[in-house]
Amino acid sequence: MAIFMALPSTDTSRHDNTLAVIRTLRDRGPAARVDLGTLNGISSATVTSISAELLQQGLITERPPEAPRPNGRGRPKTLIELAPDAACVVCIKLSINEIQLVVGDFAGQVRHSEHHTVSTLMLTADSLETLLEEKISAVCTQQLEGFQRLAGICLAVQGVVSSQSGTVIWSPALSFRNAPLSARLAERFHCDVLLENDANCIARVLAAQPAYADCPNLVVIMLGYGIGMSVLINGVPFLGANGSAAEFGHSKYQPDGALCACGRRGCIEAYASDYALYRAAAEHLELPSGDSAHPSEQQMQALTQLALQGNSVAKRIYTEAGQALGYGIANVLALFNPDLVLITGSGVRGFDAMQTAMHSAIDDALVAELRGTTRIESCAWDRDMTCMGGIAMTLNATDSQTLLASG
Amino acid sequence: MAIFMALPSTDTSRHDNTLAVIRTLRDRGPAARVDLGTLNGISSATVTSISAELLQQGLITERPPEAPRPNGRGRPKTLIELAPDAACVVCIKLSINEIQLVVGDFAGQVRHSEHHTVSTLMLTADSLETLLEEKISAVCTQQLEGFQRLAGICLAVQGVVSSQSGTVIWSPALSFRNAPLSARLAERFHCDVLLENDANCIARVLAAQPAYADCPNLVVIMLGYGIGMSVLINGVPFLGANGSAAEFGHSKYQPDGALCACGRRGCIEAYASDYALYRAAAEHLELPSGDSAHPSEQQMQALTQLALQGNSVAKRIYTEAGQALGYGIANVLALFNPDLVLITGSGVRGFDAMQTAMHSAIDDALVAELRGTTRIESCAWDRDMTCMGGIAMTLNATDSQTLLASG
DNA sequence: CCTATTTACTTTAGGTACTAAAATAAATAA
DNA sequence: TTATTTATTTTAGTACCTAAAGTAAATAGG
Repeated sequence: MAIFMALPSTDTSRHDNTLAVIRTLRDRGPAARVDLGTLNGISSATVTSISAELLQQGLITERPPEAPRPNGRGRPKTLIELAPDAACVVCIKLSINEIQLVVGDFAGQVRHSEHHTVSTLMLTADSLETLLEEKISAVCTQQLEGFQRLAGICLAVQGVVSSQSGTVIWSPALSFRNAPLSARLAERFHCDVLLENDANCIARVLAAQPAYADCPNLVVIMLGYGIGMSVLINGVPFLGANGSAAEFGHSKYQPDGALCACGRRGCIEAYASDYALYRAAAEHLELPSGDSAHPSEQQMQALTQLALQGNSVAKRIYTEAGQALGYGIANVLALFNPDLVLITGSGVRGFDAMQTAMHSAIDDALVAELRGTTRIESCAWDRDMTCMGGIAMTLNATDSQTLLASG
Repeated sequence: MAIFMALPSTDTSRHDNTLAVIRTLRDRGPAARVDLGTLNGISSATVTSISAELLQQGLITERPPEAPRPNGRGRPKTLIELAPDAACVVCIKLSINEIQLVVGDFAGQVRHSEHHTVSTLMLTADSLETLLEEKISAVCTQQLEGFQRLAGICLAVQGVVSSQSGTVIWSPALSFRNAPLSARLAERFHCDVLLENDANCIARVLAAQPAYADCPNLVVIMLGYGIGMSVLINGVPFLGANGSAAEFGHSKYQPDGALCACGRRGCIEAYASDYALYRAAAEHLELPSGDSAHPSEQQMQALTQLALQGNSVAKRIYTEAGQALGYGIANVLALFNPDLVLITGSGVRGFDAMQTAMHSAIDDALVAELRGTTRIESCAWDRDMTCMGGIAMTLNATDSQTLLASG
């Protein structure tokens, strides 16, 4: 299978156009050649040529013409679509005490999903790698029937990750640091392994929604046990020099303020994350029993209920959280000037209780000229979104190789 | 001069390669065809073809072979270089009470520079436009002899500008807001008018220096009367949605802190800018008389001297400024994770007095994992750098049209 | 039912741009 | 003077892409 003639073709336009066609089909579903041409700014003659190749490689299929609705006059469009089984990807979301595995097909659709409860904080780097290998192997033997190949694996991890080197630098779900997780899996499964920050995965899904199509500069803030952020600049996640950009949760609200899980004081996370809210509340309120350092969804909902029902202590706690969040967002507006800030994550459950204080903090912090025209919105949270984003990103990253492999 | 045949050539590679050659010649000076090929990843046959066109258009010239040092064996290289007079650009720096005009040639060299003292805060938008027209006209009649064309004009302005719309949204040098300055000049002088933030111009110059060549993600903080910032992401200035990104000076140090020129409280600028330092000092110290709301270089140097000589009040003021700056930089590190933060501007004169407090504030604010490997350095300040950067940016932006015009 | 019209897709002809290799040019080393 | 080395130019061939012409497959209307 060795490739001998690595021809130094300088003209990448065919390759680029082919990828554009594949991505258009994935993003928008079945389409006719003419439309693919218009959408991508190439002639339909070129699309004919590209689709002939893809058809021959088995990466797309022609959809049989539908009997009803041959839309108007003229020769009806022949729709082409991605062959779902041409390849698949596996995305693993790693969060505190839970691992989720999702299988997606070449068309980007979810084929299988499973959750496992695992004490992630007890794992060593080695035992985590072994665990991941096992789970992926299991999923592969059960679910990969019929797929031509496993194109890639995505690890969506909370915390600071370096995608280039495949290293988890620091994650709240893990008790160890600087673990190069990608390499072993790549070798074991002979495919690309993408390491992604979970917030970037979510942002990718949200940015693809039509409602946010006009926001190339999008900031997504994830409230939850901790606080994460993703910044899309012209639609692509901003990573910074080592992948530790967009650490909103540890930007500062108050020098010498509340203690944060990171060990420093005054971080936004130390006011507005689940653990911070619960910690502040547990001192003064009757709340469900449980691990108050890692409050459960149930515990958090009880606290949120109190605030929304008018309990003054709970209200004060959420007001202070909203204020910290607002000042933090003000810095994000001053520094990134995005089109839109979306607030999501499991912590949006308490957003209504924080919103007023948040907005007045932003107004206190910034004059209109600096605040700009940025919209600030919250957005419902679904725990499957992370893996959907991971699948989309992985398919995108591996299309080029799928193309080669099917050549 | 109407262009009839807007040929829909889809292949932009010739155009791109031609621009790459021009830019290489501008950045690195005279070069041989072989080297231009290697540097840009194209074959020397292609460079031959491109340079033949450019030669014919008068945009480059062949440098006569030098008698000494024909370096070794083989046919000697024939160097080609940009024809300096093929075009010129004018850059105008607009700062408080001063306007600087600089003329640069096609090769990027400064040909002429002049300063004017103007009470900028007294101007209306209209009188500023008239003034700029006059000054540019004068410079054109005096200095533009021999140039084939005026390719572009750059307005380098302190404050928030929207480059796309050519509008100065807010500048500390001007008492009016939302002024569309580009349009009138573009019409009057029949050329592109770039509106740029002054910090972006500086950053462009610094990023081109070999010492910082390995820092594609570069943050430049400009200390002075106010505090500005420029963020280069992969070498290109980050603008945000309306051009008001990177407003570091108005990011927050302390909620409800010191009063800032913007009208809000707690901005970094309200602690570490010239006016803030002088304001804090004037309450307790004997300082040279003058407008203490707009301290002169002389006044600031007197204050800096006191701090460096050990005056405890002055030292305390610079310590607090350093701390504010440090917390602000910590947020920049958390959010942008750059390779390097460079601190410059006229305010670097006081950097030594702030440095210690700044570094300990950063260490207090961020754990090592989040601080990353970012270097933080200061860098000498030269008031001509802004216009040099403006000239470089303008030439880059107008090359494409110069190419067309000389076709 | 047949023909004109409309729209989609395919084929053909022609152009642009690139590269590798061959040819040419201009120097030094021996 | 000749061989060698390096730079530039020319030549030949390839890979794209597009416009335009040709073909296919439907509807609309006599």
